[in-house]
Amino acid sequence: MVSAPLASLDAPSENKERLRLWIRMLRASRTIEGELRERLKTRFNSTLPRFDVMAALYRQRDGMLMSDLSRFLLVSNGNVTGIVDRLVTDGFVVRAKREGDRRTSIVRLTEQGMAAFEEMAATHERWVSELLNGVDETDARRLSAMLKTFRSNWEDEH
Amino acid sequence: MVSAPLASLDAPSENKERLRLWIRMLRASRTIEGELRERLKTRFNSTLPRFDVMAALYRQRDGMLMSDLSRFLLVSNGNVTGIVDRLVTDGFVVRAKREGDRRTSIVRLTEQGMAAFEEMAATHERWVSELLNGVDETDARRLSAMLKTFRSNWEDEH
DNA sequence: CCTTGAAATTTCATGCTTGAAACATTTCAA
DNA sequence: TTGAAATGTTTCAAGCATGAAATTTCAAGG
Repeated sequence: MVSAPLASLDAPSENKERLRLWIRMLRASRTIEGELRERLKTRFNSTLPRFDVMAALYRQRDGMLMSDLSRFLLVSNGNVTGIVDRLVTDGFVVRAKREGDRRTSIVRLTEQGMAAFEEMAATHERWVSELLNGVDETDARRLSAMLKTFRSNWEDEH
Repeated sequence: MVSAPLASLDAPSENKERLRLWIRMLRASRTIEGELRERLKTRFNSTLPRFDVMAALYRQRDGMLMSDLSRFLLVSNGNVTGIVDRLVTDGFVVRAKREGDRRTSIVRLTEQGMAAFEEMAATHERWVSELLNGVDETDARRLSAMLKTFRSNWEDEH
């Protein structure tokens, strides 16, 4: 090797570059999240966390345990309790007691919940596409793949 | 032209691709945010919002108005009030009354606040770099540029 | 003056979020 | 069997987040 160890010498610049990336990703996320929150509120009188829970339940028509929900959504147990409580109040979701294990309860979308979600989901998808309209499909795929890799690595490590 | 209008025919697939991108970006952000939150809590007994406020004030040594802070951090006015209140309680920040306009108050880091931030910032930068260690510098630059473009477009439109 | 509107901030109600503690139930080893 | 660990959930306190209403101050125009 001709030069000094590059890895350690490069580290500071690479750190800065990653920090910049993180800050920009955070700002982009917050911008989009803020916009989606506002639209969900005014148009559907709902919220992002409620939408996320309903989306998860829509994927799993048979229902999910509370702990499945919190694991999938990357939020705490206690958090899900509150969101589901409010969805139950509104009639979008039911907690079904299970015979086998009385500690758990299976959470499901109601018919009303399904219908409400389908309407929201279609609109939500258009909104997201509109908000990301500056990103063409090629970039979207590349970026998407990069983030997927990040998450898989993370999953493997934790 | 040989084929039917591509833009409209492609739209559904492009929508899906962008939706996937958004979901992955959100999950990546939440993963990193969660990790940083936990570390800031255990190591510095602090939080991400506090860190953000201190970072903004560190950049602007002369201090910032509350409204500058909320605009820069992309959060609401009322939100900043509470975070700054707690930072003041801890002695990291001061609200300086201004002669010219008694409605406003300039918020500044104290000496203690500067010192505390410098320590946190160095560690924070290492953490972020470590969490993003799967992303090489080239990818980081590309992604970063893409996100910067997104934000500029957004700024222009709003 | 003085009042009317704009600007900066705080307060408030509501909901999201976490981590820890409390609770209920199940499982399993002694 | 029975006691202790494990599992699933809820409760709680504290902090974060929003948007709307209230407050204070400023800036002009009458």
